[in-house]
Amino acid sequence: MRKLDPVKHEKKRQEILGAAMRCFLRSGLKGASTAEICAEAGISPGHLYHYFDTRDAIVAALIEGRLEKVTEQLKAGIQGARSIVETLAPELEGQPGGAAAMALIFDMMAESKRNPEMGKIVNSHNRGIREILVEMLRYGQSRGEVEAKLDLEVAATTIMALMHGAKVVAMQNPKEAGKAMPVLRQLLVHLLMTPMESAGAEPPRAKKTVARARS
Amino acid sequence: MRKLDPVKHEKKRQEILGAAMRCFLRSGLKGASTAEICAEAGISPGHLYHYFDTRDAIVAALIEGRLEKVTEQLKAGIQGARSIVETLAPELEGQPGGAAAMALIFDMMAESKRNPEMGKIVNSHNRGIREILVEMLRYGQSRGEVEAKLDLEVAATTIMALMHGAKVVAMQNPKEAGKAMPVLRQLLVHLLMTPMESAGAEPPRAKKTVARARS
DNA sequence: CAGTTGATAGACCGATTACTCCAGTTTAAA
DNA sequence: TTTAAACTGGAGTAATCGGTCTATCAACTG
Repeated sequence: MRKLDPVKHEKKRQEILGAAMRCFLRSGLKGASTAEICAEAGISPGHLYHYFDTRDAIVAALIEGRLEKVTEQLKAGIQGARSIVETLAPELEGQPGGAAAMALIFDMMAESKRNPEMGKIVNSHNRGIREILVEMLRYGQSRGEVEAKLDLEVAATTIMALMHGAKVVAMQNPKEAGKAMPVLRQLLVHLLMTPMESAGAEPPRAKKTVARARS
Repeated sequence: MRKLDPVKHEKKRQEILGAAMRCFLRSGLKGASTAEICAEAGISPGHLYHYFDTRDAIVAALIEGRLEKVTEQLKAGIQGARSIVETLAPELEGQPGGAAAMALIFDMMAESKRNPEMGKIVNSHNRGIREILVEMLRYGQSRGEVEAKLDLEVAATTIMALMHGAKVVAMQNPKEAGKAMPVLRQLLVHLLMTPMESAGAEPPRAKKTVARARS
């Protein structure tokens, strides 16, 4: 008999995934066809299905891989000796891959809302990232870098919002976004160091509170 | 001879656009086929092309319409007597249409990076929205609601980042996002009322300014 | 070497794609 | 009423889609 080499198999798999990523970056998550992927990978159409059951399986593997990468980067950041702000600041800036990479991320997010299978993957990793952020914040509290009374869960969600928002403007208008980055960073600092009441403290739903800070 | 009725024609056009929007919400910007749109609109496939040259023309018209709507809403907000924070707060919350509407927005943003034609449309309207924000901020300065030294262009970009970020988390995790909303709102207040030097001036890197208002 | 099995290619499939063509109907000006 | 343009429906287009099938090749085992 003959035994298959799982290492080689996995290597080829990753090779195809790399080609697929290039195609998705170029043509979008729905725009890249299996034919395009095969051409980029230099394999025949039939051969593709020796490594992936369906086209969706490729997409799923790719999303999973990308999110794992982000998770690892954050984890590496938390272990480094840098402050939280320093760790998160790069995330506030543009994606390394540029606009195409961000466009692909938006494709993924949109897709995760329509394809339940990928929704599960994305949600799971989102939870993972938030947990890492919470851990990071907790560590920050122990160092006095983060306000002790801060609701870490809510803060983590807010930080994710800041990161995503930064990505959007970085994609749409890199020039202006560059200037806005330091401001976002200051907002992050403010968030970490200010005792905020996340909920409950807005019963004064005054409709007439128009003129506020007229000091 | 006979002349065509431009009013009736336009009405039917809008009708088809409405059907197309429902399809795009359901199946995504690339996922909805012309056949699906025709079925939803109750017309024959051939008939569709009496009103639109190509499928992309439908998408373009739809993007344009949606962005115009957002622009109008913001403009309406600025003319109302409410404060800036009150005007922008709804934008920080979820989209009325829910997750599907947000997913579609992400589709549009991603598409605008790949299709230059739509990139032009989206960029143009983004500029418009930022101008409205700047105008709003300037008015806020005249009322003392906004710090006088604030760089309005940069602030507007930052606000757009906050709004987009809020949309993302609202889509991915509506529950947590609801709790994070008041925090984002506080960040917005902080942004408007704090004299921020967008660049260069961040040497007061006070690391020990943790305890502030403990009242 | 023989035999088995993974690796690979490419023809091929029905379904679907955006889109076209044309014939029939309606409409209103001439 | 005549007539021609506008409206409408739906069959039909070539191309492409994701995916299957089979045949050949290559490599390892006995």
